[in-house]
Amino acid sequence: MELATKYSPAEVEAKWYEYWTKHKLFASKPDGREPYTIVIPPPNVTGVLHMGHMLNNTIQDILIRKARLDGKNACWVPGTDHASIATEAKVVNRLAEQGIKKRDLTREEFLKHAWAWTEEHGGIILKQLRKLGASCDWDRTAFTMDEKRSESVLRVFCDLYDKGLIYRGLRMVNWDPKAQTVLSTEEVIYRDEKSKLYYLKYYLASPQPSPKGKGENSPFLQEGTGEAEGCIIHKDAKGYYAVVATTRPETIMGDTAMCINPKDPKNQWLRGQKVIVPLVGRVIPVIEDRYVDIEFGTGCLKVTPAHDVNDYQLGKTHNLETIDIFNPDGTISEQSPLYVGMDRMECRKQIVKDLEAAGLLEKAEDYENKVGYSERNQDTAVEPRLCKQWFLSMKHMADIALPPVLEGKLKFHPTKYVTTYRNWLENIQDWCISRQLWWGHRIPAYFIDPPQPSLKGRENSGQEVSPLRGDLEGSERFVVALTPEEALAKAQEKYGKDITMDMLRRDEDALDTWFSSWLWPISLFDGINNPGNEEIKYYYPTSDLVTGPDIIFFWVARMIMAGEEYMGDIPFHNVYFTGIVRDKLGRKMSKSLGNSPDPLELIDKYGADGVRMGMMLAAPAGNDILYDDALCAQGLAFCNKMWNAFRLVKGWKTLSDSPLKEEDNKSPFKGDLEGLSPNSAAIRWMQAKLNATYAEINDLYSKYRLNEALMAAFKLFTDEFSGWFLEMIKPAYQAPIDAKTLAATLDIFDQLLHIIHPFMPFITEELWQHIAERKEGESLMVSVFKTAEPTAEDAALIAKVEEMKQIVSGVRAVRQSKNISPREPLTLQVIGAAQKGVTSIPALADIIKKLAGLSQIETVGEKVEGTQAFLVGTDEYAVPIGNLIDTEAEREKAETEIKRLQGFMAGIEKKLQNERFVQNAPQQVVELERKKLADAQSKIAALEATLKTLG
RNA sequence: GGGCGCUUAGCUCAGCUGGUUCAGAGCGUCUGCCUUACAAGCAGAGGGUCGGGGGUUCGAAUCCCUCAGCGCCCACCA
Repeated sequence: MELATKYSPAEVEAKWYEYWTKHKLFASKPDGREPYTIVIPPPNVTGVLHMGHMLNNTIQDILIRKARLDGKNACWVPGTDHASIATEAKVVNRLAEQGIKKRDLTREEFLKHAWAWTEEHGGIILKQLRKLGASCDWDRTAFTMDEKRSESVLRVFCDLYDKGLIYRGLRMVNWDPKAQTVLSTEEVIYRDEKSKLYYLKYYLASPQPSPKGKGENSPFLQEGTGEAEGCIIHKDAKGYYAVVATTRPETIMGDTAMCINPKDPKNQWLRGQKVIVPLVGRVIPVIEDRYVDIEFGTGCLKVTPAHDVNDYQLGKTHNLETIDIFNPDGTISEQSPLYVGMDRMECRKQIVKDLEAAGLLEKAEDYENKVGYSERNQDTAVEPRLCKQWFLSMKHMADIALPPVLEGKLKFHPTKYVTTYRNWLENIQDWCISRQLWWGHRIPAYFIDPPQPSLKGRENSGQEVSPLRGDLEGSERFVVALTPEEALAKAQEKYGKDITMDMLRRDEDALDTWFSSWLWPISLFDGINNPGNEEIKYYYPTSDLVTGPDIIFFWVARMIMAGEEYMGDIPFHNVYFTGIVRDKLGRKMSKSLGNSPDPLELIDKYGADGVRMGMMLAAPAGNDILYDDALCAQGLAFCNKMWNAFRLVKGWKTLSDSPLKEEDNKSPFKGDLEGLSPNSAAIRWMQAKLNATYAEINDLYSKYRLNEALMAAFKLFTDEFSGWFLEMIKPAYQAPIDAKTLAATLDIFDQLLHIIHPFMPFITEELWQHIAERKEGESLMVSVFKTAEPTAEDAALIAKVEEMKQIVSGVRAVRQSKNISPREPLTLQVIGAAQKGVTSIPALADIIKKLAGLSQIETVGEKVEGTQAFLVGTDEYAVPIGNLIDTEAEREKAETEIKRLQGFMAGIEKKLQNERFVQNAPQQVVELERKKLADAQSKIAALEATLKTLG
């Protein structure tokens, strides 16, 4: 058959993926083999494939395919995540386009739309992964909100509640006004922002400043101080006033106090006073607390307990009133005397204008501060808000999750993330797990009493005022149960027989997405609902997790917690943290920059194998990836290389009467090549090289240095196999090859395909199916592969061939520098002591003649005129080139080299004369130095001989 | 404000617990080749006083200190 000189991936890739699927080659069931398990980091169900996924899933597929070839029972479980906030937002947007408002729908109606959307757009990403070659066990495809996973989540919620680890509490939480839900602290990302610091005038309510400091001590307060020097009193025509610096002037409507530091001399005159909130007119007390930083601004802090975490603390300490001036959507609520209904950002602009107009704004200066944004809506500033929510107490979780990582039972790659992990766990805050969303797992809590004003509702926006008198906990009656029936039973037991089903009202809120993701390695094998089932026993703990460091807290840490809590064991043995995919200029890939290529287009252009190789070449373990199309091009070029090597070998005709000697294969290799034919020697060498390289590659795998493993495989094929081995055994044009050499070559080719397969599954499968007869259903991907351990004899042989290669290169370099055609036969002279070198082995001498284009190899006592010499180690060789020699240039070259060597020797001599060196350094190091000295000496001698012949 | 990490060839990176002529690889660059497997190729070549300074040592890219530059994570200073 005629094969094209260029490899075209598209057809081949589609063909083999279908073949693998048809024969269920990705499927895994528990059996007697060692399991190797990966659970996919579930992508958002409605997401599309981006470069981050490409990298991440390529790595997982490489690991899985390698495990398969190692003979393990490899199981890669795919699935998607319901991504509550993101998906709900998408559905809301889509409904809005149709003119439907979420608030006009019931929960059930909304969920119908959401499921429709999920079915329509869901799983696209999993189809895209198939293009990449991902060998997931698709029959196991799961969804974080499918039946089993949902049941797992609810069970865990109930269990943790029963254990007292989940509680309901009133806390200052982070509110996303766009998604209209609370967020966990981890979901808030802080960004530096250029803003303004506004200095506002708070006039004294009484006409006179305090003559002398006096004040009640707060718990923060160390001691009251007496009158102090250095008061800075502000006064204008309208009276005395304090100046408060704030970045959020729109919150003054919620001010219920002003706070100073009792030790602040410049504000002593304000002690015990009352001041008037500008524009608002409300009279508020001046309180004192050491929390206030004397150096910042004017030392006067406005206190808005409803809208700032610290202010909330102050409010609690000083028993202040709380005025919530925001609606859930970020507009000003009716609690505010002004600007009702205006958006908070609009309001800020307006109030600044109004303050200025009223002469209440003293100044505004540029200021840089951190503003928290929602991780999901990155353009939405998070609003601190007082809410009653569900929390998971994290102290216990941190306690069980820390040891396995610190003790190294669970390994992070790279290890630097252990510190990050530890830091987080040691300072962990309770996890707010409820979300004011419908798309998610509805919290299995049932309230008995009629609805109270809640802080979340759309329907009662802004109605709630929360005087912070202790906790509201006691006022709520509820039970937590898996089903309504159980809930009723529990409620009757807890609150009396007269409670009926009609009175139960299930919590409207859903759970944080991560509250289902954290069970993923367990719930995929149904280990929550059916503890101890065959699958969970076999597959858990999983082997490796491949994910980005950005979700180390969201996901990785929490999976470790859940694993320890529910399985009493780690969820995976290793975590491989990938880097961020950036463009070649180092910029993060983003839609707005337009620097993120479409993965599917890349696959069309370079083939999945090419893209996989491109990704991996750019991905040093633990570093960011600087992606460049050129790397994919290199990947495709490598495919082509393999393709053409195959074409060459496939084109060879065999000869039945083989010149390959029978004894070649019988006698165990002793490191010498006596009696071997050139082809036998080449085969032995190639096998030795392959064994050694594969050992190295396995070592690199164990360290997750996949890019280096790929590079080693690449060089093995390109340089050693194609560049050297095939050239060594290649018969003359249209001449036949002996059958044994061909068989051995095909065997080596087979082995190479095994080595490369995890990285480039498609082309390797294609070639593997061609190099030998295969039965339907057979596949490279499931053919277990091992090589022999490298031996000392292998190493000796490799060293000999390396020497041989250098001789060949030496001759080629002479040709290049003298412009001698590769076809013109040359003679190689082996000078003096070099005669004991590799040219004395007939098989290697023949190979040298073939590769260097020599008509003969002859021995000479010393260098003669008209020859171009070169050194291999200390061995000297020469090529007669007649009058082509450029004596001047050669002399100069030799002289410079002699000078360099003399300098080199001087250094070593100095070292050897140093008694402390000779005494302290290990014997072998000293010996080595002596050998270096001797070698340099003989090189100089050779060069001097050369000079002599140059006249 | 704390913590971690990085700085080696034009680019991206190896170089582990100091000592194999250790200063490396891939890509790029330059030169010569359309040599019947492959021009998506082959052959050859050039290129770095290992961020600066100091120290420990017989010996430092490697260990310690310090300075400079860059990056990431965490933190309630309005």
